[in-house]
Amino acid sequence: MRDVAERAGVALVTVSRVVNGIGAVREETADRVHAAISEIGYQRNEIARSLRPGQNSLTIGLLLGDLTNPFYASLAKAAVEVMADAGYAVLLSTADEDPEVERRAVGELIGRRVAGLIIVPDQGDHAFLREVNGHDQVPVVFVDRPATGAEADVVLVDNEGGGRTATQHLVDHGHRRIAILVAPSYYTTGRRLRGYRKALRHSGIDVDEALVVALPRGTTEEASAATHALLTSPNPPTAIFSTTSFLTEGVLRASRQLGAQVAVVGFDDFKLADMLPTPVTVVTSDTEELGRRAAHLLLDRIDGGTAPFQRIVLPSQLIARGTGETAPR
Amino acid sequence: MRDVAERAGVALVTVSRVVNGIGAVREETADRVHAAISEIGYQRNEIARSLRPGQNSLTIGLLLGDLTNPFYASLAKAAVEVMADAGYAVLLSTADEDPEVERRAVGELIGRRVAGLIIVPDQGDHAFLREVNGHDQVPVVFVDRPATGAEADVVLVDNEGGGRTATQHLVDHGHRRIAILVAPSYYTTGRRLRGYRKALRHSGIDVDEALVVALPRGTTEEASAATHALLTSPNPPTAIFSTTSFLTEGVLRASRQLGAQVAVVGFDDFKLADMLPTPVTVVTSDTEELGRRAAHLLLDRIDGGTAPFQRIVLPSQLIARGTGETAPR
DNA sequence: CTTCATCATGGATACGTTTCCATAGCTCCG
DNA sequence: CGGAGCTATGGAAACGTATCCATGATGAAG
Repeated sequence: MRDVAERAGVALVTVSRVVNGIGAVREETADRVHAAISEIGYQRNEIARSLRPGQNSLTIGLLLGDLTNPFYASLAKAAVEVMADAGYAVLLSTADEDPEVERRAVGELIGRRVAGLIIVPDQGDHAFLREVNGHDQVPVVFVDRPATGAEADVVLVDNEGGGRTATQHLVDHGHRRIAILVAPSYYTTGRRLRGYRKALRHSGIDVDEALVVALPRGTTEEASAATHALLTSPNPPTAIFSTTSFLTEGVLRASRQLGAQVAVVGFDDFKLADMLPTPVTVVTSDTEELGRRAAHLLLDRIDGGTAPFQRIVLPSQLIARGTGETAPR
Repeated sequence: MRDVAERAGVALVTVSRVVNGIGAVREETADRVHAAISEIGYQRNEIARSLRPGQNSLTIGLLLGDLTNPFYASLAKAAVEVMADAGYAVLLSTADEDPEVERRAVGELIGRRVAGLIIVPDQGDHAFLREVNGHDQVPVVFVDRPATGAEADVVLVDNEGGGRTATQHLVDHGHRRIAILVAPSYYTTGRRLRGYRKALRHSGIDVDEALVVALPRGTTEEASAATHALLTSPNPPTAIFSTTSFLTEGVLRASRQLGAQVAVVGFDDFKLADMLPTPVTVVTSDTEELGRRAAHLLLDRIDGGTAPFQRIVLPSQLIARGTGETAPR
C-alpha cells in the first residue's frame, strides 16, 4: 500500500480511502491511485486489516470429522456456502473423534482469531472451551450433537423421533423381534436407541436386550460381524434397525452374504440406496440444512446477537424403498 | 500479551520469550509469566504474528469443487491432513466450475496472505493468477487438471492410460461396438476419450463417432438420457465406457430401467459399486494420494524449493467386478 | 582490582491497515 | 470581507507480535 501511495504521489490514507471507497477523494486522484494499484498488482492485506481494533477477521473455523463421510461433507459444503455469501472465509480443521486433537485444533483456530466456530463435538467434556477461548469469548455453534460442559447454540436432527419412526415402521410391517445396532460412543445413536425403546414400548413389545447390540467403534466391519452373529443365532431377529449409514452398509453386506431375508431400516440416507438389489428403506434428514442453520446461527452471534441459546431440531423422515417393508418370516 | 506482561510485572519482550521458549529467562520469571498467562487466558495472536516480516501465515488455501462429490472430499481430507501435520491451517473455498467465482476466491485467499494454494482449476484461462497473485508470487499447485495460462506444479491421474485400459478390457471381452460418454468441458474426460480412441485403433476397430457422446453438463441425468437413447437406437452398442462416476450412475440407472444387458466400465470407483445387482467394473486411482502429493509439493515450494515445475501422474488401475466382463449379445 | 564475557531483561521498531484529528483551500452567506 | 462550513488531503496512532540493539548485573579470568 505504501508503494501504491508513493507511485501515485499521495498519502497512505488516500489509498486506503480509494480502496475502501470511503471518504472524499477527487476523481482524478482516485484514477491515479487505481492506476498505481493495477501497475503494482496490489491487493489489500486482510490480515493487517483484521488486526485493527473492532474489526473481526471475517474468518470462521469449522471443526468436524473425516470429510470422506458424506455427512460431514454436506455439512461443510453448506456451511462454506452460507459463509462465503456473507463474506467469510472458512478455516477447515478435522479432529477424528479425538478429544485431545479437537482441543488443540480449537486452540489453533482461536489463535488465528476466527470470528466464530462451528463444531461437531465429540463425546468428551467441552469445558475447555471456556478457558481456551480467551477473554473475548468467540461464539460457538455445535452441530449434530450437543457438547457437555459448554453452553452454546446447537443444531440437531430429531434422532429420537427418527428412531421411533424407523422402529414403528418395522412394527407396522409385522415385526416383533427387531434388533438395533448402536455405536455407544455417539450421542446420536443413543437418542435413536431411545426412540427404538419408546416405539416398542408403545406397541406393547418387550425389549429383548440381546437384540440391542453395541458396537464399540461403529465401523462397517463390526456391524457386519454383529449382523452375522444375530442372524445365525438360535432365535434370530426378523428385522434390524441400524442407526448409522456405515452400520447399514455392514448389515447389508452380512445379510446378503448369508442370503437372509431380514428387514432393514437404516438411519441416514446414502447414495445408491435405491439401486441395491432390494432398495433400502431409511430414515433421513436434510444434512445440508443442518450446516446452513448452524452457519446462520453463528452469523447472528457474530453480529452481536444476544438471544438465549437456541436448540434447533430438524425433522427426520422415512423413505420406504423395500428393505423395510418385507414381512417377517 | 501486554496484559500478561503487566500482570507478571515484566516487559512484553520477556513474555514473548517465554511463549516461544526462546532466549534466556530466569525460571522464576518464566513461572510468573506462565501464571499470568493462564490467569488471563491468553493465547498468542497468530494473525499479528504472521504480520511480521519474513514470517508466513502458516495457512494455505484449498480451492475446489462441490465437497459432496467424494472425489473432492477425499482430496480435501488428504490435503488437510498433510497440512495439519506440517503445522498449517487450511482455508477452504469452493468454486463450482465457475471461472469468475474462482477468480474472486483466489483473490480472497491471496488477500488473506495464504502461504500457498492448492487449486483444482476449471477449464478457463488462468493467466489471471499472475496478476492477482501480487508481487511475491504465492506458490500454487494444480490438482487433477493442468491450468492453461499458468505454470506450476501439477498432480494428475493417468487419464489416458485409464481410458485405454477400460476400453481394452471391453475389447478383450469381445466387444466391438463400445460407446463412450464424455463431459466435454472437463479436461479429464477428454484425456480418457483419447485413451479410448487409442485402444480401439490399437485393436483395429474403427471409432463410430455416433458412439462418442458428449454431455454438455456431465450430470447423471444427461448420462441416463444418453444411455437410453443409445440402447434404444437401431444399432446399439454392446458396451459403454462412462468417464465419470456421476455418468456411470446414470448409465446404470438407464440400463436397469431398460433391463438391458450392456457391459459397463466406469472411470472412478464409488461406494457400494460392489453391492449393486451386478457389481460394477471400474478404473480407479488413489484420490487421497492425489491430495497428499499436492500438499507435499506445495510445502516444498513454500519452503523455498526451486526445482523445475513437476508434473506427477498417478497410475490408474482396473477393478473387474462384473459389469465389465459380460460378453456382447 | 580490572576487564570481559554472560545472563536476564527491557526499549524501540516494523509489519499493513484504518480511524481520529488536523490543515489548507475553496465557496457561500451575511 | 470575514468567518462558517465543506472538500480534499495528510499526519499520527493503534492493533499484537518478534527482532535488533542496549543496558545493568553478575561472575570469571587475568
